[in-house]
Amino acid sequence: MTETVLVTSALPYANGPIHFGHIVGAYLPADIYVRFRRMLGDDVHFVSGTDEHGVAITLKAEQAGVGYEDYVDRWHESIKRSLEHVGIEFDVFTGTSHHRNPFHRELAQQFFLDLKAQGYLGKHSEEQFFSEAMGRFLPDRYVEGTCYHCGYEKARGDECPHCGRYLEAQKLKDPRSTLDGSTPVLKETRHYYLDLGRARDEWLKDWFESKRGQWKPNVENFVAADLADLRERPITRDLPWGVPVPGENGSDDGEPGKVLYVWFDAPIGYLSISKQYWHAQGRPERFEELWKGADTKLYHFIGKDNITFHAVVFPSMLKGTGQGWVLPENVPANEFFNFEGRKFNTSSGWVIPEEAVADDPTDALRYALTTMMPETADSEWTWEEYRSRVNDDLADNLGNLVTRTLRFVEKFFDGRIPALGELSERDAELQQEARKAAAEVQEHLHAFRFRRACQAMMGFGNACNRYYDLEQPWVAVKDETTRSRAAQTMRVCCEMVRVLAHLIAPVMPETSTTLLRTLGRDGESPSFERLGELGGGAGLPEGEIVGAALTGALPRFVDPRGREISAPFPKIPEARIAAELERLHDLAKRQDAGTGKHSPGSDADATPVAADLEPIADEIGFETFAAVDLRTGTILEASKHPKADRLLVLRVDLGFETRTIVAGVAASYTPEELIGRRVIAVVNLAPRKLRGVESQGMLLATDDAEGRARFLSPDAGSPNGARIR
RNA sequence: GGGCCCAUAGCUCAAUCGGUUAGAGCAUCCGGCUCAUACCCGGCUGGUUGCAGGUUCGAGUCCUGCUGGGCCUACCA
Repeated sequence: MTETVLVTSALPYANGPIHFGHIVGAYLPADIYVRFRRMLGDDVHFVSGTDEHGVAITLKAEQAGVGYEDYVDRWHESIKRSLEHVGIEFDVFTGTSHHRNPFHRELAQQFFLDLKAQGYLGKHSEEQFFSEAMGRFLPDRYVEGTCYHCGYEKARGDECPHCGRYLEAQKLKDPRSTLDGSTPVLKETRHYYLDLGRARDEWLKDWFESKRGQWKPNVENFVAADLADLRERPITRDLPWGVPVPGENGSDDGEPGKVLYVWFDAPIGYLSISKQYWHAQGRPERFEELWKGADTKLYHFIGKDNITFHAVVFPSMLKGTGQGWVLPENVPANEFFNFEGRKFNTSSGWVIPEEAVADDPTDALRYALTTMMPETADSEWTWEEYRSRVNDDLADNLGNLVTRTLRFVEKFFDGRIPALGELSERDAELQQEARKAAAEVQEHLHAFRFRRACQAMMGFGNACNRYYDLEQPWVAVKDETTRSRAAQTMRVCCEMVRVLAHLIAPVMPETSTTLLRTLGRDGESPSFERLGELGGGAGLPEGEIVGAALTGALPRFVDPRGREISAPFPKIPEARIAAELERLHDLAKRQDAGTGKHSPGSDADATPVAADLEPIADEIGFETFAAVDLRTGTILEASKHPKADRLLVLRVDLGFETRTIVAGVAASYTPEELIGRRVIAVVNLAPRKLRGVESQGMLLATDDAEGRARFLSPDAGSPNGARIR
């Protein structure tokens, strides 16, 4: 019974590289699942692409001084390469921007219109800054002004980079546009909102209840909490880059252009990318057959940060249009993946460098990543674990099984597959093991238990090795009376190598192909059908040449790209692991020392660190600088703010007086370690109450590579109260 | 601040509805083997399930509090 299956992987945001945390969370499991379902004969369609709109991309592109298209193109290519490196094979991987995917704009707009027609969209007015010079609304990030909390003059409309607070742009003092330098005015703008509460009351809650017990517990818990507090969400923005809101393109009562909020248009990308694909295939009707098919099963592979979105919001959109789009069958979200004890962090270089694994077989990476997959809880990549998985599982268990089998056949049977005789009890047992393994692998993969599936594969390799040892063909072959028994053993082992090749195909497609080729089964499609069946015409042809005799000489393996390799799985030498660990220890030391950001190395394609830094602000006159009164001081007391998690209340000796200053550094310093710390304070700033405690100034600080605040200190020798010039 | 999740052997992870003596792999140690990538096979060792209470005939699992970590969200430095 074949099924129609749609699989999506979260759309990576085209604003930076992806790392193994992303891959192991949403791409590798999806790819394995897709290969698995195809092995079962299901009709599978696998879609992803880059998410290319939103304020972050708009801003970054403008900062970099490149066009939006060029900017997203760069990251699109980078991300695509990273995914190819681990063998992720989508049917289609494009994106959401118009130049890459001409179907997206139209479809996203259609969603908007359908939801509007169904009464799911509300429209509310709010005040937002508007540049009269440019005739356009300014997103909060493009407005700069004086922070109404700390007095910092270069605060952005959404957030103050100095004090770190999120701001309401309308309240900024002395606002100015960073786009044209003009003074913006507050003007009313109207935005559309999606009524999620209505979706919940009408059907979402019931639908979710019907899924109870089928989804992962963490996903269900999350959704249950969300359903209790669902409200309207704005779905439009005033931005120059994105999908224009229908009927709002500057024509509607002189209103400047609006675009769909990126969260709204991004998931529609799953559909539009698919639509683009089927049009290119010359089968445009296939798109709706799939996405509106009553029997279609839709699976969203995502990381845990995306649960609400794919289990609540996007289904509400799909259903709300009234167009009969298919709802997800399951949302197999993974938890987070860490790296040697810390979170992956691209900008600080705390990542697995692609060049570090560039020469490793794709399948070794895929297998190791799968065994470490954060299926039920956060998990971790360690280099030692990687080496252990590759060397112990792949090389020693599976690889060696293949090698010892083929070498034996070459050595004693002219490299030809021996005839199959009557099955001994042990032969039959192993055959049973093969069937069991095939059943287990299928069962686990159906349930998204990828780690367990790998364990089942290894367990089977183990059973084969045990069989080999018990049979002792190296003894039997030397005696004419038992030689036929050795032949039978090797025949069975050859069959089992073939079973293995099929079993591992979802996780290790390249090696699967390599093994089949070595057995003379070039082009055989992986399948679970009749797997392990000995006799009855299902087995390998007797007398067929395998291994080295097939390829002419050692090496006896040829990978799918036609390269000869000496072993199915080369081992990873310990020295390599040591080198990687050394790099990380150096990195950790530098980060802990707070030396600031640094390049991750020679990788030209790594995150452009410079682009992460704030752009240099506009030139100011000396008077402006001189207006800020900076003094040296010493922290006398420090305590946690009674009503705010992130704040510390400090008493600072400024020479002429002791002041209370509230600082947002609770995540960066403990109160104790700040006692006696020399600092630099702005002392002529208007006092401000921060959750009940008045702050009489602010302290200069910068961020380290981990994003933690670090106070600046004066040199020893300058007394408290000395002016900074 | 609100919501959710996690903490199990030296390491990485399991454990179905609350149910037998908490299991695997790796590492360590012991033994066997020589076809094979110094591999394979067998065996031993290793646990107060983060801490403190509670419910129950029975708790890794449920409840409360605490400690540490993560995700979302609010407020905000």
